[in-house]
Amino acid sequence: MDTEENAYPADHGTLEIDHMNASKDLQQTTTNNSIVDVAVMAKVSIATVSRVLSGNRNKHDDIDKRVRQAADKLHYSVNPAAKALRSKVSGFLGVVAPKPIDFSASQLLSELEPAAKKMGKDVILTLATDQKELDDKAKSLIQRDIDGLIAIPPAGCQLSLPADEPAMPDIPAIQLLGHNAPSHVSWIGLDITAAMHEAVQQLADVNATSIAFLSRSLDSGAVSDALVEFQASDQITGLIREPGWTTFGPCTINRGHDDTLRLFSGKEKRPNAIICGDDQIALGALDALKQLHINVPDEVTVISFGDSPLATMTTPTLTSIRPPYRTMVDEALRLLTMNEKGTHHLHPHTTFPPEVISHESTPKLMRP
Amino acid sequence: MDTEENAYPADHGTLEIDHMNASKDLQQTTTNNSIVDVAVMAKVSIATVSRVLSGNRNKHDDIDKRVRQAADKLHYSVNPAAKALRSKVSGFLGVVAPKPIDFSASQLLSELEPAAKKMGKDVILTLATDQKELDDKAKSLIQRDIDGLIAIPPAGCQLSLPADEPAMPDIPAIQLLGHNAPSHVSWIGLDITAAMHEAVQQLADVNATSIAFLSRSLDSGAVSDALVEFQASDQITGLIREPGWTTFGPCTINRGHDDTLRLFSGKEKRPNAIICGDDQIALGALDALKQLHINVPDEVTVISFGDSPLATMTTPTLTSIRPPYRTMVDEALRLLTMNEKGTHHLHPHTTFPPEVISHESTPKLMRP
DNA sequence: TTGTAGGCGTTATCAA
DNA sequence: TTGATAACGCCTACAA
Repeated sequence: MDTEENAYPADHGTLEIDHMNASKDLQQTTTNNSIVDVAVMAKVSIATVSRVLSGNRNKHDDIDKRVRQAADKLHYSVNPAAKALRSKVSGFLGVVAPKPIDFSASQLLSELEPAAKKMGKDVILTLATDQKELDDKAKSLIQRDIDGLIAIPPAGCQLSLPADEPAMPDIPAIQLLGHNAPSHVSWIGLDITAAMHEAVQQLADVNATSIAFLSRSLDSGAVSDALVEFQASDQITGLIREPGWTTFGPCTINRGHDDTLRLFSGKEKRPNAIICGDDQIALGALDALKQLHINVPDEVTVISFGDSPLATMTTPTLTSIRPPYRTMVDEALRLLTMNEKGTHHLHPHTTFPPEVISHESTPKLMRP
Repeated sequence: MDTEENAYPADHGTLEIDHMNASKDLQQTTTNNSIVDVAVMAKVSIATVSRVLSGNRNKHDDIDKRVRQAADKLHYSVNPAAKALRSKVSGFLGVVAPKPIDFSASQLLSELEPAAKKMGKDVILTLATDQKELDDKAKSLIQRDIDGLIAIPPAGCQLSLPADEPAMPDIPAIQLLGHNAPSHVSWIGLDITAAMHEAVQQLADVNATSIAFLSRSLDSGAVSDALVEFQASDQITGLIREPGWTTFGPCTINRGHDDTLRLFSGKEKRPNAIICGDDQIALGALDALKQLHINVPDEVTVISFGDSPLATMTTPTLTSIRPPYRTMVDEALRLLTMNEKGTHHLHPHTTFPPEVISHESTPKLMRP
């Protein structure tokens, strides 16, 4: 066995090559071809094959052609394990996402996976429901062999890698979304203040004059940011707010329905615009307004946060504010590759303003 | 015992090893430890380390202890690439999921990821929107290095590996959900007939007498299966159906709303039970019934397919029928490992009956 | 039971 | 440029 194996790469007599080729042909044209087979068939060294196929040789001459043809004919593709072992680059991007995968995470993954593949990275997915799991999965991914880590934290969690654990290979890591991140972790998030500003501005633009806010419950820092901006907004736009018009509660249809009913059943002053902290709240609100025979958007304008699939399934469809998922992912990958090469060990915290997805629940805005 | 922390290696043993170790020590105590370092510290051979750590040596003696302690102290973890290269088992499970990830896929992934990890497999996730992408991603995953493939096809697609492409390493592959799969591909799906039967039976159990069906649109085979069972159901239960009570259309809130309104606005015969093809349709139906002041479940019972998060957010909450995700995933993984070792090259098509998740839209059933 | 040593398939290093 | 050859870190016969 030894003799046969050893004779493999060493000999380069033409006869020997033909022999090898023939035997290969007989044994298994099918699977399990390695770089050696390609080299033999293309009559070059394995080094050359490696260079051609990994793009370290950009010449379209005969050699190039022979190698590619051979690789093609043999259905050869590099062994990722061997490549990773030798080159110290695994080709993997570790991702932690919330379990179950929510709409935001789904959107991010939808952008992330193709973009990563375009960089030659495959995505290893792990799921976490709470802070502990998030920490565990992150650590375990890093122990793994990944080239970078992206964490989309579950609600209320954040990616907090042990600050300077000397044991862990330091791998570029980024938190995507969530509210704030430790200062030693890179973060790409949504600019909540800008988002709220955008919402208020949008309503002001369509001549809303009084405004209610059905907020999420006040347990997250993100919400308080939003609230602060909401409170400040009247100074800019002159919109009327009433204390009773800002409510807090769960992100459910019922809650939106009930709050809205209460808000509009009294015959006193009513808002003519509603900002909902969540599409489900908005759904309930639309329901209630329909029940009260209040027209949207003619009598009341509704805008919400999330742009979930629900937004296009209501009557009227729901104008909604959404994070710029594509941009955020692009930026994350850019950061990752930057830190991969240079030891550019800063940890920027970047937030992006949201996009407004206009639908029927706000009047068409005529832009000059 | 060993109080010298920095100069960890004792100076006994093979010279060569000590040399390597010394240089290592100077360069970096921190990261990048290999099996050799552990071996040195534990004063055993690398083979022994390998055996202890990979579970091929189950003795809790001194050696075992030394090895584990050393590994622990050095924060050693095996290099997956090297392990994969040598052992021909990558430790990866390839998954193709629909893009964007829908609720079903999310549920499946939530079950799949932990279960896979428990088997020592990490999940490589890819996304596909259509048949072509599904094929591409599947092929590319197989080219990769995975130990098994699980495809959750996008709507209307199926996993169709090239029947006997000689070029591809044959890797156990399974389609999860979707409607039907090619006979040369293993499939684990939902028993639609049983699901519909379950729905009808459920309604009959709570004394429904007449029944409407707001079906999905009739473009998928799954729907026609459901329809056939629905048509047949009256012979079993004696439930009244009317031709006009079965409608087809998109899975939207509006559609459910409109159809229900139409169904109940005429003063003639009305059904007292509705089966909805989808939770969103059901949501619309509940809406319409509320608008008509028809009580659910007292006057009309509603049941739907999907058990999405929406189901718990409505008033009343929605009784819904869901695939047994856990079971399906377990079975998939079982199949995968079976085919991994033995060349048990059969391709079973297995379907499971659904679970009924009872909520408020159906009356409580008193079981004796 | 333990240690020795030979690959696994690539890429990186050097000579030619 | 190309080719021969040495790692990469681990597993696993095989020998002791």
